[in-house]
Amino acid sequence: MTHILDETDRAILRSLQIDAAQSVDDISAKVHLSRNACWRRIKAMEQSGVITGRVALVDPAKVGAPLTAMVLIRTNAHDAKWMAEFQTTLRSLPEVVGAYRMTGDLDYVLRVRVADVPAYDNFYKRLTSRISVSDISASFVMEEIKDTTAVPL
Amino acid sequence: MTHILDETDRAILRSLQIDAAQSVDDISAKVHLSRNACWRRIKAMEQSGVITGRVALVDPAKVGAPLTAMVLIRTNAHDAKWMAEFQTTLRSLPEVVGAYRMTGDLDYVLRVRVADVPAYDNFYKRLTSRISVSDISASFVMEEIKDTTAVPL
DNA sequence: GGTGAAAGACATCCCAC
DNA sequence: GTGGGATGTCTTTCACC
Repeated sequence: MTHILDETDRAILRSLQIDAAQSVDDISAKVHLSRNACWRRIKAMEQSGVITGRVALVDPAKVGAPLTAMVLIRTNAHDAKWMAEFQTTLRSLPEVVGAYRMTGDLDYVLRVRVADVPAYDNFYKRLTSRISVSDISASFVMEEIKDTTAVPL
Repeated sequence: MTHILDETDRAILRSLQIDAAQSVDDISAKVHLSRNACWRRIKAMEQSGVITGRVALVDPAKVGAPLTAMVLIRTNAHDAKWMAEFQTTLRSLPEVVGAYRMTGDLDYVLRVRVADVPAYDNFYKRLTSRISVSDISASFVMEEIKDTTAVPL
């Protein structure tokens, strides 16, 4: 099922990860391929799931969510029921843009986008009222040095 | 400069954050607007920087970077020179997909994408050879419960 | 804000190699 | 697998209500 990618495929992906609005003509010129061969490779990678989609990126600061919090969570409930509830809760909260179950002494890390600190507090209350955690702490992002959707290739 | 967004603009953004490949016709139907008015709004939001770009999303597991590490860094060097070097280093390392300066007792958090644990170790060595940090610890993502580029609207 | 129309650019598919 | 050419769809810009 997994497509084997050659250097040309990777070049196409690198280009599309930076800008998905460019035409197939432009990409084919960059990777030294005909419009057609290039188009077929892109379609194949969409089909095989290498390319999962194309999305528009929105400036969080300009739509009222300039603050990002990293939330570190420890829990003592590790049963399946608790985990299912926890996951459902996280998926239903739009402020949560990332949620990861971790190795080590951290159990979960969340990335949360909110308007300001009071909005985070409001989110915090909604989260903790729906699920029980033994330890939760938040750090706020002061500066985004790097934040990219581009996977290293 | 900041565009004031009404509910229709937000509906357009919500749709484009999920799928940027759909035609203006489809979007205009969803938000109950003419093709033309819809197109003008999208262009205006691109112009004003609300929409920062359109990118293709690539499945990390299918291109050889299935492992994500969260790296927590503490430092005792807070001078401008060190910070500039640190930032340049992070930006030049493609494995680093996110780098954030934080509040609280964490100084920096990195999101790093690599092939496996040995690849992380290799990255770790390259990083620490180029910049000095007082404390660095990594946790690996076992499960991605949620990971979205969509800003809450 | 809406309509319609017209230009060109573009994606898409079929063919031959 | 590659490239060429035909076709229809979409974007983009116009003038106008």
